[in-house]
Amino acid sequence: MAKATTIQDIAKLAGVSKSTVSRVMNKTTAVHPEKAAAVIKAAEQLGFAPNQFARSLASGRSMTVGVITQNLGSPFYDAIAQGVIAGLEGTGYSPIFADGRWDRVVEEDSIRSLQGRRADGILLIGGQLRGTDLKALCGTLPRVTIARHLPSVQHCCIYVDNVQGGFLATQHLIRHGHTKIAFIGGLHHHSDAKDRLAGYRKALAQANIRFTTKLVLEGDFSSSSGHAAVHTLLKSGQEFTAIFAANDATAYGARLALDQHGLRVPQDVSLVGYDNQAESAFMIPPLTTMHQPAHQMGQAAAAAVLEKIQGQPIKSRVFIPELRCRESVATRT
Amino acid sequence: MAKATTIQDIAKLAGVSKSTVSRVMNKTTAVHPEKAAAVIKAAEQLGFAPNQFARSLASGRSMTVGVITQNLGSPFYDAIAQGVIAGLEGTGYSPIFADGRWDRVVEEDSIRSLQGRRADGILLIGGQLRGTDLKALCGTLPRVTIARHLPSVQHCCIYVDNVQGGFLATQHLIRHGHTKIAFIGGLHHHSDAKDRLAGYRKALAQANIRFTTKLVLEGDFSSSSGHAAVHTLLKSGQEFTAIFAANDATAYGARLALDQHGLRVPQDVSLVGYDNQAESAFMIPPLTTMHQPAHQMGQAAAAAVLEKIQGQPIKSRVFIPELRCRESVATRT
DNA sequence: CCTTTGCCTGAAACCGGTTTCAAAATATCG
DNA sequence: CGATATTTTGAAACCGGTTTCAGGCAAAGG
Repeated sequence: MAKATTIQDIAKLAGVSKSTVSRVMNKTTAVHPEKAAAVIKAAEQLGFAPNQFARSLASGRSMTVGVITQNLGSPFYDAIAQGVIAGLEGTGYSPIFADGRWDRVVEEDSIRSLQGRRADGILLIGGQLRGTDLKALCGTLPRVTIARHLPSVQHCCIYVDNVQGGFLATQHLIRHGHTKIAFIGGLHHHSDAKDRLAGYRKALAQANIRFTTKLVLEGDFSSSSGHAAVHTLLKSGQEFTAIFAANDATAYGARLALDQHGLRVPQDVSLVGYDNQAESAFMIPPLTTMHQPAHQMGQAAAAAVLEKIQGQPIKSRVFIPELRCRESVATRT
Repeated sequence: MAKATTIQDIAKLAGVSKSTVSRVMNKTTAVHPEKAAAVIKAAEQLGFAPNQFARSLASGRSMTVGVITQNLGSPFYDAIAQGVIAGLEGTGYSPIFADGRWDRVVEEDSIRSLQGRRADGILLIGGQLRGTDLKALCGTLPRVTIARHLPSVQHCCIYVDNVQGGFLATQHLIRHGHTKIAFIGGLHHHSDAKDRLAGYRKALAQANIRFTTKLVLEGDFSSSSGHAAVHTLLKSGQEFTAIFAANDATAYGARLALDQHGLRVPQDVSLVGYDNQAESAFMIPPLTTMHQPAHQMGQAAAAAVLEKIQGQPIKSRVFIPELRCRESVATRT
């Protein structure tokens, strides 16, 4: 940076004080039109771009919102992040990202760093910290959590009902005549995975199908874990006619393993995923899956945090996932 | 913001002046170990997070690097962005993102906004602006371009050799006995797509295979364009035994269309993609594709811009994509 | 023992804006 | 027309750090 023009330079050129220049720039107080015009002309002439740091330091507002992401790279979370970016566009606020890596310590550091940058609000996409930790860490800083449900009061959460999602997916299979439905879950400490499993059990119970842990496999949301789970399942000799995978990536892995064992989808085994990631519509066969409005959620969260920054009270919001029927489910005859 | 703890609070608690606190935090001058310890203890006790704005205003450095992304949501560019984040981690610099949306005007606005935030350097992931435009816009601001090759001197570019990538992919098919190889490209004004096509032609020429435009289909890097391209190709009656798709998403669409027409991969048609996105290893059959070290490139770019910020001269760097052989290519007998 | 050198340290200026405050200029009113 | 109310305006304080500068103090040198 050579020598940026400052408010002082403009003041001198326009023959007014810097207070007046500031007032013209921010329209905070009326100034004599003639002087205002002179200021504006001077500003243009000098190509003035206000120093955001000085401005933020003085005003206390940074015009940024901190976004804590976890493992970017998963389609669901990526779509949320994009929604956030879209939701902030044109509002004057810029997002500033920090990664939490699903690690409590890293997450705490990231939040601190965001506070150092004096973010006006914080958006947490997923995360590990408990509601109380967050409250201690952020104090009154406006914050909203996405894709996670924290019971803590006056904390806004934008999330999807994973129990309902698991329920709908399983119900869909049951309605197609399946009763021996395997579930390939996610990390067992991950609440999304637990909720989807709960939904699965709920659907089973409602249809009077006995639940057995032998049909529940542990995964980690990766394709290879889905692949391995199907191997395990087949080796166990447990009968099944359908699989509900906790996410699409897992379903891809499962699909490949089935193929390698000579099992056809959907003729021999029906398959349902979760996430509706872009590739799913082009799998062979196109994968039936639960759609989550991730982009929408990101936008809603951005809007919510902005409202909260402006002092308006906001409420949590829950989205319901929708079934996208494609060709990986067949009726059991 | 209630009342963040400042350097002054620490000074008072530790019984020193704020200058000393600043010196301890930045290690700019030796301080009596005893006092330093007191400062550090006080800082921890109060949960001190230095105000980046004040710091930047005073020092002139913002400790941020601006990252201009284009369409986030494509796996290649996402991986680059992640690499950038990873590369910046622990350096004290934070990334601040702005979207250019592959639009020259938006991109220019984004760069300006980043300048207002006094980014110390700029990272451009893809983009539309010409080298001269950039120079005019950024002046001496350190900048490096990723995934794009600009001839402009003293501008650093981190990119992959798409011509070579297209060549290797096509050569792989030729070596398996294919001579009628279709190419499904990307947007024709997109240099990556053009380069891959050039590589395809180069491989054909080297093997003395006549090039025909009838085997070149236009796509837009989306799965549905791959799907449509195969329909078009089949309807045209043009014979072919292999397809090289300009990216994996396109290959997925092509694969589905082939399946819908009763053509088997790889027995009837061999298929090669480009990107090696995570899902490709789990396609049916697992997709042979060109791997691009996107994450590495992001990290390299982050390191490069940091070096440039520190005044060190840096050079452009070109990566060579690697073939990942899987099961979507069969030998033509 | 007194001076010189070098290491620490606090006071104060500074970065570039915003905002408070009171004075100055103008308008309103009896 | 003088007095009071209202609008403009500049000076100065402030935001929270960094950095310069000069003084204090202890160790080293003569």
